Amino acid sequence: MKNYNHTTYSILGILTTECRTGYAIKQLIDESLNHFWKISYGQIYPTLKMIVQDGLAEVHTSTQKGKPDRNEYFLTPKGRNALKTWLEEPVEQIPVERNEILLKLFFGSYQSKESTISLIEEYKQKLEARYETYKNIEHTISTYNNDASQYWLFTLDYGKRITMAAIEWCTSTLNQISV
Amino acid sequence: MKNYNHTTYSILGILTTECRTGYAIKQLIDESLNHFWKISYGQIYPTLKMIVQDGLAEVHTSTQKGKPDRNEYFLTPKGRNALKTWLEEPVEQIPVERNEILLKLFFGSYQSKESTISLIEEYKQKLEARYETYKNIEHTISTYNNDASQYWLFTLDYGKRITMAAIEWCTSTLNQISV
DNA sequence: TTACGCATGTAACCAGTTACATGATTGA
DNA sequence: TCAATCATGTAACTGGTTACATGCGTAA
Repeated sequence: MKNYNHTTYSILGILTTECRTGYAIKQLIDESLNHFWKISYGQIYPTLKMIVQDGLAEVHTSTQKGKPDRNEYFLTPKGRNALKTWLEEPVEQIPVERNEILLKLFFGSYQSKESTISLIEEYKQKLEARYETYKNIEHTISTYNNDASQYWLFTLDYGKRITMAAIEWCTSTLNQISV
Repeated sequence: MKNYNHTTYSILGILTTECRTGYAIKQLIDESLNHFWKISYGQIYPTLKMIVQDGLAEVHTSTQKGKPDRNEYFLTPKGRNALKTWLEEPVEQIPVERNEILLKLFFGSYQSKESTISLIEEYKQKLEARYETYKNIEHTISTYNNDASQYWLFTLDYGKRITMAAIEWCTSTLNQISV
């Protein structure tokens, strides 16, 4: 079976939900996956086209008065199969996430202590804001209680834990530098 | 002043050390920054060319018998300045790191419990291996004790904390799923 | 009347990877 | 003799972003 990229699988996955149009896919990602996944229309529409060409989904186009054509996509058995196969494959390797603050810190001996400190402090503030956002989303999701919500909460828990660890690193590093 | 991308600044930063050739830059990154940064020759050589064109560095070429020309790069005051300015700028926004395992987990209700569990278990093993690697590198660096080594240890500490948080998330999630 | 939501799509661009080509020296 | 190290570089490709174009309905 052909291999697709993660973007394609993310779209296949979303097509198992009620989101059927390119527009709705974008919305779902921005609302519910945005802490670990994002995507632009520039990827969505060409990918949907390819998905249909490869027989992973079918389009049903409905013309609406005053609005552009609405293309609704439905997974075919082949599409479901491709998704399932990918879901069960182990994650290849953990990617190296490029981290701008670590890059700057790596060259820390080339700049003043003060600017290093304010760099980390600003970063910490951003992390704290992010943590609050996660808590809010978590709260919203926990009121849903459908089949999928448990898994959504797992992904949020991941985000919270990682963010908290980063915040703690900021605190610890600031202490060590100030001394 | 012109803005460059992070790849360019990483090279400018490395040129403050004794690494002066494209080859040596690649080596330093692979050895010391690889847990949060990586780069390929396909980026390095064209970027070095551009850096010289923009007057951020100068090349000194030495011909060696039997080996290809060795191009050594030296930062100009303009280059040092560009680096310093960037170092002191706050980090814009924390990027969304795409996370394959969270993507798969998000569609967890579409697959069997067993395959979700083995997915997380395999991921956890990879994280544990990574943690060990970090500990080893940390041990090596702490024997150096030069000006920069303190900052290198900070970046490693970050890697360790984040990895540990992810491992704990695996454990917690596995417990919740198995119930 | 202005902006937002619905809805589709493309072209140009930027970033990054992979594979390839070259070739002498040195140590196992 | 085989692999690794030093050393440079390019071309094709994949992935992703941004900016643009279109246009009606509706609510403020």
